[in-house]
Amino acid sequence: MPELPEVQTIVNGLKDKIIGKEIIGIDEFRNNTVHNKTGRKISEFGKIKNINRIGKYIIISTSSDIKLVVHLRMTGKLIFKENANINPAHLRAQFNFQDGSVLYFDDTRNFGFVNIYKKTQSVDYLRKLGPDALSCKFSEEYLNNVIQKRKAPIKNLLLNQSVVAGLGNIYVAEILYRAKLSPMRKSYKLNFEEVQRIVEITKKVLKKAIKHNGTTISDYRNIDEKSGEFQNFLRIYGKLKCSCGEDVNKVKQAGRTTYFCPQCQT
DNA sequence: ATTGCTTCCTGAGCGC
DNA sequence: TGCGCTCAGGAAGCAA
Repeated sequence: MPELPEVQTIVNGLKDKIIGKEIIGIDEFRNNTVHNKTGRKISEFGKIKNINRIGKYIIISTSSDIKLVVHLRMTGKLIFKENANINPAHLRAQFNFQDGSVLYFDDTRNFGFVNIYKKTQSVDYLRKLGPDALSCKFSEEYLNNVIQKRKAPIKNLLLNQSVVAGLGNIYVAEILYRAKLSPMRKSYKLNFEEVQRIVEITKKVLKKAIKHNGTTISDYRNIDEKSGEFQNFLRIYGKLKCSCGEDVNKVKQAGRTTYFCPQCQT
C-alpha cells in the first residue's frame, strides 16, 4: 500500500513519538511476522535511537546497535498509542516500550514483515535497492544511463526498486502523466530532455505528497490512524476522465493496472 | 541479464 | 442476503 511519501509520513510520526523509548518486548500474534536474526534477546535491544527510510523500508535503529527493518507492503500499518488500549483488527505484532506505550503492526494481507539485524549485518534486499527517489543520487545522468540499456516500458522500469527506490503504482502513474509520457514507451527510446522531466517531476510530486501526508485510497493511515490528503491532488490514478476531456485508459502492464491519457501522454 | 507472469493473503465492491 | 468473481499503494520467485 504505502509508497515513499506514505512511508516518509510514518517515519516522521515515529521520530516524533518513539525516539528514546526502551523496547522491553515484542509480541507476535501471527507466525512469520518478526524475524530476529541478531542472536540476541529482544530485552537487550535498548532504546530507539533513530528512524530512517530507504525506499519503502523503515529502519529503526537502537542504542545497542540493532536495526529493525519494517516493510508494510500493501496493507501494513504502524499505529502508536500511549497506552495498550486498542485491539487492531489484523494485529500481527506489537512493540512494547518501558513507559507503557505501544507500537502496533497491523497488516490485513500478511505481506509485510519486521526483520531484525545487528547494525553491522549486511541486508541483501537493501543492498540491491537503487538510489532513493528523493536522494541526489537519483539524477538525470543516473537515470539516463540506466534507461539507455533497457527495453522494458518506462512504467515497469520506474516500478523496479533496483532502478529507483520508493515509487509505486500510484506515483508512477502521476509522474508519467505530469511528464506527458506514455507508460508504454520503451525506456531506451526516451531522450535526455524526457528523462530530465521524469526526474524533476518525480521529486516535485513526492515532496508535495509528503507535505500532504501521503495518499489514502483505502488502507493507508499514519501512526495516529489519520488519512493522507494527496488523493485530492491525483490527476490520473483511478480517474475516468482526463482534464482534456479524453477518457482515461486502463491497461495492465506486468500485472499492474496502468492509468494514462492517450491524448496527453505520448 | 532482463522481462513479465504467478503467487503470497484477506477483504471490499460489484453483478446476479 | 449471499454467492462468485475481480480487484487492491508490493515484490519475491520463477520460467522463458
